[in-house]
Amino acid sequence: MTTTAEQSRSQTGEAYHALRGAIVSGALAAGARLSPADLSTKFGFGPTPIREALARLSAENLALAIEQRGFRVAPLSGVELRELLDLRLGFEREAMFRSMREGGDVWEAGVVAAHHLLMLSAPPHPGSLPAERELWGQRHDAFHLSLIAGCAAPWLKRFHRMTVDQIERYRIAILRQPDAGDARDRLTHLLSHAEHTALRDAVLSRDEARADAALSAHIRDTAEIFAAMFERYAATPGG
Amino acid sequence: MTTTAEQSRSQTGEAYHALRGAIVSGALAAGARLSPADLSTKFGFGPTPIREALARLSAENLALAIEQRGFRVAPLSGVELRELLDLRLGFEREAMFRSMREGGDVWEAGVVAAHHLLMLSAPPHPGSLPAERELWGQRHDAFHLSLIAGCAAPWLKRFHRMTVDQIERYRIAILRQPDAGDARDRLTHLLSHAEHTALRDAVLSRDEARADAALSAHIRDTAEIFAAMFERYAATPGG
DNA sequence: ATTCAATAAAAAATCGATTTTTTTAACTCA
DNA sequence: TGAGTTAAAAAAATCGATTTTTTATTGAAT
Repeated sequence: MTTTAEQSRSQTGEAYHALRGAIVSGALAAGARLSPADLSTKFGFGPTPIREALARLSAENLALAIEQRGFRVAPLSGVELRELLDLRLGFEREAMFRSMREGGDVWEAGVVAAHHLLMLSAPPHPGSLPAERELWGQRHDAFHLSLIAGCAAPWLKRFHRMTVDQIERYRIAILRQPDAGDARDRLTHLLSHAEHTALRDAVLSRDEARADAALSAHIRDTAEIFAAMFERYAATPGG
Repeated sequence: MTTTAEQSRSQTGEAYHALRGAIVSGALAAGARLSPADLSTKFGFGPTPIREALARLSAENLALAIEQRGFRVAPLSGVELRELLDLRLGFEREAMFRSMREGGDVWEAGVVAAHHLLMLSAPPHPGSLPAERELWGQRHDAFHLSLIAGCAAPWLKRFHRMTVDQIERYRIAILRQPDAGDARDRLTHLLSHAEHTALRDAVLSRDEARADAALSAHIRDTAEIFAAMFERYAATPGG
């Protein structure tokens, strides 16, 4: 009845989500050509819905439209990653502050719930299964979203989401590297239970300074490792 | 050879620019239906390019796409305007600071040139002609753009441009009001030569505190009047 | 051997018709 | 009278073919 799959029944909507997923997940590699004819046969949509989906994706800068020369997957670059990480931190800080000021009971409950779920999920470690990593990742994202869910600022949230989605592309591309294992674990080790609990407590007690410190450190540390890992990624031939 | 008109030869590109202009200028009013068939005959493009243009516009939130129910011009709202003005100031401050740090000779020359052109154009006053207002408006926008042109931050600039474009819709809608005259002149009076010159000098001398004060006051004053004018606009029946 | 032009192939963009979905209107039955 | 149902009209979405533009190839001339 209220399945998510049913929300977008149109071919265009389906094509959009399929292509978006393929780009973010790296199934369609950065810089790859996006020929409507090819994608049409590959994904099983007509050329028209594909084209319309590509138009939307290029407006979000996930694809690149060159007039009379078709579409390509937007390329990845180290300087862009730096900027995106910076902007993301800025948006998330701002939205978190506003949530701390405007958010009510329901928002607080959402934060507590998201935190609880995150705690119940084992953080990734060298031997953890993909499904476990996946679940933890989802809950981690959900926790961060819960922190900023308390404020009504549609544009701020839109911009935040745009940076998050772009960064996700980089994350997946980087972690695909064969030797990414140790760096990945170094990364997720930073995102420890303690840090998240500190963040939750600071936010709920409306302690802006403490929340700011916690979030900034949290994101800046990961940003540092991220950017460094991308440099290595970009240096490899297959990258 | 290098005309701007020739850069987008495709029907889709033309349709996109035409529709975008019509929405921003208010020729297509907020909330109005955007039926591909109607627009097709009205603007002289096929339904396919129109549809693709609408897809792009809805990704930028100038249009609204509702699955199986077509497109509409995005509505205007007072709270949204407030948020957009806030974000715009934030982006412009940040980009200005970065330009002051990263910008070189060429950037400085651009600022001086844009300022000079603005000074040579008469600021709008009760009796000025539309063409004069238009020219001054263009030069005013160009001056502000020149202030942030010195830094390489594509995403920051993209976000800034998105807010500026959205705010432009509000500006035009508000100033269309029959009794907007006096408020408009009160508005443009704020944007005096003195303020702009102060801004230029602060920026060129790399005085961040002074530049910040000048820009913040400049934008916040206009934002205040803007928001107040929109409340009146929204209250009128025809609005 | 290299540049240029002409041609052929491929790909992108566009059109007009068809299909699907939503909206409107009329109608029946309680 | 009013709620629910069905049929007709309108509009959105999609398809497949056609047109236009770009890219690759070939051959001739310098």
